[in-house]
Amino acid sequence: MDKPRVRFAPSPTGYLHIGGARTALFNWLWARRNGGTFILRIEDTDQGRSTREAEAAIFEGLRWLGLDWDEGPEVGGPHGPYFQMERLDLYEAHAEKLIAEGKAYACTCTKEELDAGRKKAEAEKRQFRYPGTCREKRHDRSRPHVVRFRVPEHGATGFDDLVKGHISTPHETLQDEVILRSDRVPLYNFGAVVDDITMKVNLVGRGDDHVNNTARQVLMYQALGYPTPAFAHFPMILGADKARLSKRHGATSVTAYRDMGYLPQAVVNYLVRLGWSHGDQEIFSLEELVRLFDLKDVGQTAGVFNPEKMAWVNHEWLKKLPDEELARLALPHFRAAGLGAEDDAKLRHVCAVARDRVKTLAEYAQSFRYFYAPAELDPKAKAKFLVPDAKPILEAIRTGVAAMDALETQALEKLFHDEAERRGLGLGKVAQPVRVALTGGTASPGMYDVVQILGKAETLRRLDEGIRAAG
RNA sequence: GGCCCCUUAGUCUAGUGGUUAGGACGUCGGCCUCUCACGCCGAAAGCAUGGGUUCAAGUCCCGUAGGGGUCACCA
Repeated sequence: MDKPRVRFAPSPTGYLHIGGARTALFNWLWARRNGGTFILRIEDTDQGRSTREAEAAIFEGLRWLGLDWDEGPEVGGPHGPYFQMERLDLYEAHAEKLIAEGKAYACTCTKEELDAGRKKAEAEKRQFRYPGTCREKRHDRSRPHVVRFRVPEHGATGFDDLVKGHISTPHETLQDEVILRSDRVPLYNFGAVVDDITMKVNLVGRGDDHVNNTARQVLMYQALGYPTPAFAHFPMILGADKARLSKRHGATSVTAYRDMGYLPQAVVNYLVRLGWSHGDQEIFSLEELVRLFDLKDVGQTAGVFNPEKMAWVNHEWLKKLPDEELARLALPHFRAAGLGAEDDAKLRHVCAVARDRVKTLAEYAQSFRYFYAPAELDPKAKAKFLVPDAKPILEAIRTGVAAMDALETQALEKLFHDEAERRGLGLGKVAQPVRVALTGGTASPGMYDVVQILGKAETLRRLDEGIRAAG
């Protein structure tokens, strides 16, 4: 097989969403795996809904995921331009060729007439198909008109999908569809076909909401006299209610996950596993995927997006990062939470203890704000642990910490253990009141880490407050 | 509704005629332990359904049910 030339062709009508990202990922992986070319093309023919902001958001999302394109906006390439609105002449020329050969024709039916026909068909409970009013007419092309593609009346057109197998569509279910609007802008099926031909795309990988478009497109390739590319339709991504994933299912843009403290490695890893697998393996790096990804391993059943598993995958990736990297990535989240963190030893220590405890970087700042802001005393924790009995314990720990030059782990360990032993208590009886005093709650990283992160002065200050509260 | 596609635990999946149906998330239990996590060990939970074909069916065929997609001068 020739080197694959694949493309991701989003319409810039919104951010890069989870489904689009996975489509892009599968295409990108297939190109990289086979030394092929990954093309980005912007299908901006829906002028009412396309925006520059959405274009930028899509570029940003792809780049964040690490999916670079070989041809397309901002990088150029030999088959540009890569925006459909800049390729109008191309569509028109191909449409003219079809008209000249009798494979397409001008249609002057108005939208009103067609809508009336549709309404009538609905009332009579039958399928509406374009009745062919302009099919055999000589058309006055000075009047407003669309161009329709002539579809054979009988028979069927099929293709072999790389993931779904053979799919056949009876022509009876098709109609002479519009390929060029009256303003000369192409419709999806035609624009995509002309572009894929002229950009020499030889494998079309897209969501399986496009399977029903494929036969029409195959017919167009044939009419235009070009070989059809291979097709691969990827199963849809669904929400928990099994409906197609959408905004009402929560965050669906990839950049929203970035902002929630997900790593691009994790998003890629989770998305690739939704519809693709490699034995029992769950964790894959992009490099590994380039080596292992194969379209033949893409499944054909729609998958439900599961945020909990994605969080788990994120945690797995977070656990792999060195403290320095973790701190660098977590810093913006602390800042966003209004905390005055710096990329320093303290933040690295905080990240080191956070690593095993929470699954996203945004949670680092949420769960450990008491390292940067006054502890908020949980009333229940206070009632249970900051009691008169705890006062002497807190005082003893305070005295011990006050006497230390450096807050060495071993010294702290000795301090707590000795205190427990002296009183004939378990270590927990000593640690819990201290924990509540220092963090405000009953769950936190280990006490020695907490003391070290807080530092001597702040530890003493909080112990003083705890002693007051206990008294 | 027509047409197209799909169907292994709550979820993602392995499985290509002979397996105690494997892994993962989540859930539950235990161990570890200064709390919470992490880690480790363990458990519950699945082939939608009815017929065939076959010595043998999660795997092949047909039907049924359920789910999804699509039927525009949107993409």
